[in-house]
Amino acid sequence: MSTAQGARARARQEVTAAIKEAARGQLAAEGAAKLSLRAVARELGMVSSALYRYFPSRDDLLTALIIDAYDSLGEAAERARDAASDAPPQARWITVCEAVRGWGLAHPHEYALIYGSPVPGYSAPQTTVRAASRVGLVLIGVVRDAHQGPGLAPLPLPAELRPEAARLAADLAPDLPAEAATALVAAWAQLFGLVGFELFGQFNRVVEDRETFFRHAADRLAAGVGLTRS
Amino acid sequence: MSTAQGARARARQEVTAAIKEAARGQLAAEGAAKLSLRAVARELGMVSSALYRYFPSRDDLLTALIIDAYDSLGEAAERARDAASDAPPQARWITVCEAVRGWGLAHPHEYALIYGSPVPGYSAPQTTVRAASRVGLVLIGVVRDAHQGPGLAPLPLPAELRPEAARLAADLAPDLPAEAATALVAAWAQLFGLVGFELFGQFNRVVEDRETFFRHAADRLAAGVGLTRS
DNA sequence: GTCTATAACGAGATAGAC
DNA sequence: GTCTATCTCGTTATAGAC
Repeated sequence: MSTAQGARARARQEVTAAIKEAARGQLAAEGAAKLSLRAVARELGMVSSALYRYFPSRDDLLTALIIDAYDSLGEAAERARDAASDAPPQARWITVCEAVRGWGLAHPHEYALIYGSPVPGYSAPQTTVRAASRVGLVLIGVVRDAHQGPGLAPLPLPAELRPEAARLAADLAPDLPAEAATALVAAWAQLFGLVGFELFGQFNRVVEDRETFFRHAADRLAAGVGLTRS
Repeated sequence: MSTAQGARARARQEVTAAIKEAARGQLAAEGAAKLSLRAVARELGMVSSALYRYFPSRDDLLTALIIDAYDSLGEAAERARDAASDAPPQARWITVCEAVRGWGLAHPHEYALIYGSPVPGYSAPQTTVRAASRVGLVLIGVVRDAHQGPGLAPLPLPAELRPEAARLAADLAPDLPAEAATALVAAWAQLFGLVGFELFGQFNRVVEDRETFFRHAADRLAAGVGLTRS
């Protein structure tokens, strides 16, 4: 019966969500390396073997948490992009960067899961790629839109980098000039360098007014990808 | 007797070094979160309680590994700086950045220990600060030297950032203009963003020719801190 | 004094029989 | 799903060798 099946499916989804939430608690308390199906089961009052009906292995649970984290971050970035759809490209870029930072501050342990040290013995499957690329696609989109408007600042591209830059552009953004695509990948990594340093404590006793500092750094990143009128 | 004391001290140092080396092996195999004194002792054919003569607790062993890693990276950066002492500032900057990347590629697990996810339940004591700041001091030094030469490119400093920028400059490099100190801190974080993304797999299937890509990104970072004739 | 080894604690994980 | 026997862990107390 479709109602019974619907109810079953709903129940299954609720348990799945509860498992993931308990696992996220473990993530915060013990770290991804020590994530254990048994501890999750204990927290839920279940027996460990019951979890295997929802996640065939610890690694599959980890993968689900990783995809959820990437999707949550990606959504935050997309919402920021959409909320700033009327602003000039540079302001939209900064808004998206601030959304990434805001998400990281709100979810430090999930941030560590996806952008921190690799979990020993775990290797992410291809299934994570789609969710993982959402933030990057938002950043690409902001730059792409800017290229439809008035002239942007020119970017340098040394000869030795030309082959790699062409490859990057072809793979990521065929409609962007090679030098823009290259600068974008660098800015992408640098953005997460800023966020990671703040979240992982490297800014302790160094940067005080982190919000202002970050806004300015994001503005400089925007300039680095050419989002500035020439 | 001084010879006997010297021999004892030497033996103690050798055992200490062996413990740390075995612990570094654990770091690579299991990750910092699962570093276990017993496993280290087992690997060395010792009994776990004997380790307490050398490290009063597991956290102290972790701290020693962290300081060693920071010092090793710091030395690599200082060596690079000294080897390029005759080159122009921009080239010296790039050389130092490449040394940081090279060290990370050679010691990925120690890199993860110091720049990756925080170890749950562990909080680094003040003793680590000195070693942790060595790389940053090298970067500051390169920019400082450049400021003694001919005019550098001007850097922007919005009004809202001025108080924080003044604080940063006073703390880190009183002889540098506030905008240079601020740009330096941002470039420092961004440099490790680039290295971390490569080491932690974010560049997989994205950046192919990583050496060339990194050199160009480091060159852009140099421009971002003003290391370019105006 | 300096070290190593034995034994033990309390807490937690794990494997397998039932 | 439950129980139990057997592992791991960090850490401490203690005793004895050099």
